[in-house]
Amino acid sequence: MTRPYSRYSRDAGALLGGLIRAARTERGLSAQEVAERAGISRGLLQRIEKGKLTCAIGAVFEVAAIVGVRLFDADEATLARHLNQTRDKLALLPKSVRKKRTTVHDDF
Amino acid sequence: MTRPYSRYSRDAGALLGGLIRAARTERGLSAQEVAERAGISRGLLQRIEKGKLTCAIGAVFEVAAIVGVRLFDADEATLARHLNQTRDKLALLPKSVRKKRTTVHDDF
DNA sequence: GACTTATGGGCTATATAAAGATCATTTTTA
DNA sequence: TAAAAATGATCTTTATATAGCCCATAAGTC
Repeated sequence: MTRPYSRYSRDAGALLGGLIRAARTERGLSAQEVAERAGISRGLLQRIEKGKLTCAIGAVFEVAAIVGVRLFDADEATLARHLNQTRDKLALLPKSVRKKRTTVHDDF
Repeated sequence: MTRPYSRYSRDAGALLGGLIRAARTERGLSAQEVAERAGISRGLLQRIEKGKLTCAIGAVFEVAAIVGVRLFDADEATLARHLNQTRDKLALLPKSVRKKRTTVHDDF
């Protein structure tokens, strides 16, 4: 996707990257160390901390978990619970979205 | 990165994808429609909603914003504020992380 | 039930993200 | 201040994510 990103996405990426870098330095972890633990290259970690939006979300999640930045403000157990709730909710929603026909029957 | 993801990342991805799909169907938006608005392919949207961790984080952010799933539980203004706070914080942190030498001076 | 449309999955070509190395610079410690 | 180490940046190669098709099926609507 070569596309202009919205301001929201750009800010969200920059914020997440900044939080990660702040958490990493606060914990005294070098970039090399975190990258190795996450199983990614140091270059990719650099791009993540810069908030580049082309990084794979899985790599970002891994790094965030390692340095202690919690997505959704939730730990593993809470995350799993929300996941189940969402699955239940999805089961109740229509499986296909269909726009209601705008018939002439509406206007009387 | 061909690498086993942690449970935390897998759950976070699945949860985010599920939230996106739930929000999309609740708002009566078809996959085609959301994909077009986000400037991505329908196939990529499918993978995002499945929680695949190889998707670009920017694409996920765009879609989340369109269907109304807020990352960090914050709107654009709040996000920008947090972003500035994080930048300020980073300015105060050491620019380089260095493990303190475990010298013989310690053990006396 | 017939019709329409959204969705799921597979395919190929292409763009590009990521790895891995190198080098210069900055930063911290002794 | 000297030395060591972390960081920033660039380059090349390789792996792969994505777009853009396709078709089959499921799921709504009339």
